[in-house]
Amino acid sequence: MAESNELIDKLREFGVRITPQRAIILEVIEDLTGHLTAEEIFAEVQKINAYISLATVYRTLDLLKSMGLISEANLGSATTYYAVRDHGTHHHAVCRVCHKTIELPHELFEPIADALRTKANFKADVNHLVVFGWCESCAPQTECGENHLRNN
Amino acid sequence: MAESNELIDKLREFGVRITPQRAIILEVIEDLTGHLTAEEIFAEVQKINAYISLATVYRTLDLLKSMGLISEANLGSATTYYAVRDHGTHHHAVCRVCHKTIELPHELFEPIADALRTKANFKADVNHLVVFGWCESCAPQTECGENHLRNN
DNA sequence: TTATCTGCAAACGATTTGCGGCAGC
DNA sequence: GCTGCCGCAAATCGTTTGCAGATAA
Repeated sequence: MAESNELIDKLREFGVRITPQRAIILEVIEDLTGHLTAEEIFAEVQKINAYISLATVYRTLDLLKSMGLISEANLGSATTYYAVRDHGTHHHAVCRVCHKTIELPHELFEPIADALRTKANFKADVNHLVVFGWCESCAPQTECGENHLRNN
Repeated sequence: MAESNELIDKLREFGVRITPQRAIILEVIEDLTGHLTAEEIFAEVQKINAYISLATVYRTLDLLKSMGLISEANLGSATTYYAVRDHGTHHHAVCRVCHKTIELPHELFEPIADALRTKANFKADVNHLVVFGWCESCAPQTECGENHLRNN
């Protein structure tokens, strides 16, 4: 397997060990386009080597997270989604009802990121923002969020 | 106990039963100022009546959620936070490292909500937005999100 | 009366952890 | 060879659910 992708170089910089497991996980993660859950990454990894455990996937994701190489997002459900940080900026509008997600242009968020940086001294993770709400087909007819009782 | 707060009236409109348990939970929820977890609401409820179960709290929160009376937010951790919808608009910047949350002025988000409404036909839940990032004291010195290895 | 609600305890899904053995460096 | 890493299985945490009895309407 290619032992020299971008992420692996970053790991070297951090001085952590490059194990075959990590190499495979990194390979998978670098190829992923959208947002994947740990389980999805695990499934992908297992196609390459079935003897890698889910715990290792979680530990590697934690590692990458603490190095800032990937970002995570809670898109409303219990599950956490992961994405490589420099695979472009992707923001989301997530529907509270059907969980459909809409990708949003980056420019929308620049004023907010600026304001946060200058006024609150807060470095927004502009690679991964989430806005909850209601999509076109799930939007209630009445005042926003007033009549959702049907889905019980 | 006061059987006539705002939320109870709303429940009546929806035709669901007003049980003592619900009355107590609603009372607690109406008084809460910030964001509470189900457990915190449960603890508060137990001070009034120790025989109300956590499951009932969750079921009531679900009910209120589906009626749009409360909103929920995942502030990065596994836990879900709840807030009454018309206790003003409160947005958050949440630090990925220390989980400190900063309250944000509403005006910042109006352009985004507008753009979402007009361009994507998406009704943003402007009562409860979350931006992840790094706060002043946890911000890495290097490029955003580059050097976080210490907290392992 | 009767459909809805409750408490209990067990189930659940995602994630974490303790531990003995293994293997990069 | 030392230290950090792995796989396994059990533990944890927040949340949901099945069921049988209770109760608001």
